[in-house]
Amino acid sequence: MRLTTKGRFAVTAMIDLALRQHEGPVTLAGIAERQNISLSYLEQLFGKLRRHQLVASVRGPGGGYCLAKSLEDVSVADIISAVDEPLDATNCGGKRNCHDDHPCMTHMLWTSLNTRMFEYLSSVNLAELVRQQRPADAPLPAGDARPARRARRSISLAVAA
Amino acid sequence: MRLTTKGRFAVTAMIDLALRQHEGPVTLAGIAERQNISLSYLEQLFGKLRRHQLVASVRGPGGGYCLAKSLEDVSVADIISAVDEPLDATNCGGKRNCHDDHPCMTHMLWTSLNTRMFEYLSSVNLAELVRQQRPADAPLPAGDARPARRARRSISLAVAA
DNA sequence: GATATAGTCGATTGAAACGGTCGGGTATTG
DNA sequence: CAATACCCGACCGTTTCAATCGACTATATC
Repeated sequence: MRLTTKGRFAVTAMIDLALRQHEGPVTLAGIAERQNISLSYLEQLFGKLRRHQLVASVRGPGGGYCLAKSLEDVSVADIISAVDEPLDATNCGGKRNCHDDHPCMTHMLWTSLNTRMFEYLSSVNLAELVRQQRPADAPLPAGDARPARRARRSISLAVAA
Repeated sequence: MRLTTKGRFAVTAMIDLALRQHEGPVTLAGIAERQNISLSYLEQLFGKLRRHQLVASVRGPGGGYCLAKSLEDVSVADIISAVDEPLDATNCGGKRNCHDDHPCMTHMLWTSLNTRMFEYLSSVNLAELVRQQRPADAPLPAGDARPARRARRSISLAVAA
């Protein structure tokens, strides 16, 4: 589990998405503008998020991204580990190194700490973050509402693809 | 709060130090050998740890490093934030950016998540890690015991410096 | 079908951080 | 004085970050 601004961008974008997906697919261009993140960078991030089944895409005009799961089923750990590759974490992860007589002393320790951290971040999900984000119902600060694509085939179908 | 192998090295080294400091100052050379970390890299890390008052140094032959505080008073968060510079974390940390009408939506959210993570890592201290490391009393896997420096002025004096 | 929208993919890039090395210090001990 | 061991700054190769660009595909609408 690595922790950088990259993961932060991803979490931020996912929350933006969560806040807006009720009105149909959300475009990256919109997220980019609202959250002040470069569009192309978002494309990279969402490529990974999609490959990890966290979001689903709808192509063409009126398209964009939707969450592929319910808010409760997406944890911060999911998001971060989708965009940040895993950080090997083990000095001696099966290969070499394990020193002489006292092997892995540090390895076991660190992985256990790592696990606890991961469990913690796994316990925080999007639903909670969204709730925390909009305590009362601050009415979605306007933004540029697009006409929702009508006669949508079915979001869940798009997700299945 | 950034989280990389750098912080992991530092935590590892601090535990090694904690396990051995009872026999006088611990040399970086020893830690380097036992934990398989480059000596010069350790020097950089311990420079920061010292400047953050987490360890104290004793120069000259027989010298090395001691913990500057008791095990209970050194948390993982302390160690990591001593060696990893802070990761700005705020898109709009007082400067610009805060977008139009809905400012900092993401900022507040992220910092709150960040805070929770930090609190968590703050709750894990060296004492706990050491305890967890040596469950029974696996008798300090030998290693190369050095003759402890005799007539030591006083460790606490060295710490005060 | 033309056109505009919007996701998809790959290559590239400048800057920073990571992890490590080197060389020359200074303090302390014997 | 010599040996030990911390101290410090410069440097270096690699990786990652964050961003950019260009070309492509799928879809909706007119």
